[in-house]
Amino acid sequence: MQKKEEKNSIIEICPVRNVIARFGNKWAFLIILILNENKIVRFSELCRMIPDISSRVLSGTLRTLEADNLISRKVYPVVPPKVEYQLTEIGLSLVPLINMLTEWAQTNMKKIIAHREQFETNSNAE
Amino acid sequence: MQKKEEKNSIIEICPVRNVIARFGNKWAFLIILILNENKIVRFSELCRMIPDISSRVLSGTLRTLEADNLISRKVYPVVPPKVEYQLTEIGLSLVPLINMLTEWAQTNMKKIIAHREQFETNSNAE
DNA sequence: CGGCATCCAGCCGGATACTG
DNA sequence: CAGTATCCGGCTGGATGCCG
Repeated sequence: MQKKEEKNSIIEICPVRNVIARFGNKWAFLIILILNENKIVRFSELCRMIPDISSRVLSGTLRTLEADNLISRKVYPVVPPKVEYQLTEIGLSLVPLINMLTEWAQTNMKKIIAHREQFETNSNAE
Repeated sequence: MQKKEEKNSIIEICPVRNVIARFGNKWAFLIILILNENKIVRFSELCRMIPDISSRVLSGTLRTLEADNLISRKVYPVVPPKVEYQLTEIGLSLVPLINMLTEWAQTNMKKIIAHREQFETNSNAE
C-alpha cells in the first residue's frame, strides 16, 4: 500500500505539501467555494452547478475532501436517497485563503496570461 | 495547439483556475519559497536543495514559472554556463499567500491526517 | 553547468453504463 | 438520487543519456 516509505528526504516527508496536494486537484477549490456560498448542497445540485464534472470524479473529489474532514456528508435513509454536503469547521477556515488566492489570481491574471503568450511566441520564434 | 476552445462552460473558461493551476503542480510552491529565502539561486543549487527533483522536471517547472512571470531567469554568457533565478514582483506578491497556506496546513495537519487515517480504516472495515 | 531528448510508468480525470 | 464499475487517453513526473 505505502511504498514511498524509503524516499524520506526532508521534502518528500514534508506534510504540508501532503495536505495541500489534496485540494490542489482540478475541482476541490471550486467545490469548497460552492459549499461555502450555499452552505448545504446535495450531490445532484453539485452536478448541475459544475456541468463539466462527471459524477465519478465529483464523488471521488467529495470523498477525498470528506476523508480530510474538510466537508461532511450526511445521508438521509430515504427513498430516493438524499445526501447533503457541507463544509466542516476546518473546511470553512480554508475559505478565506482560497478567496485570497482567487483575488490574487484575478488581480494578476491579465499580466500573467499576456506574459505567458509573449513568452511562448518568443520561444517559437527563436 | 489549443483544442479546448469548444469546452467553454463558465467554469472551464474560468481564468482563475487557469492561473492557479500553473503552480498547483508538485514543486512550484517549494521553488518559490526557496527563491524567496535565498533571493538569487542557481540551477544546480536548486537541484541540491531539492534532492528529489530530476533536472528535467526542475527545468520544466522553472520554465513554466518564468513564462508566467513569477520568476526571472538570468543567463551569464560564461563558460561554464551560469544561470540565476529569482522571484519577480508578481512572484514575490504570491509569497505571503503561500506562507498563509503553509501555516494553515501546519496548523491543521495533525487533525487532517488523523481523520484521513481513521476514515480509511472505517472504509476498509465496513 | 544547465539544460534538452527520449522513454516510460502511474495517476488523474473523462465517458459510458449500470445499480440499490 | 447518488453513486459504483469499467475502460481508456493524456498528462505529469521520474530515469537516463547526451550536448553546447
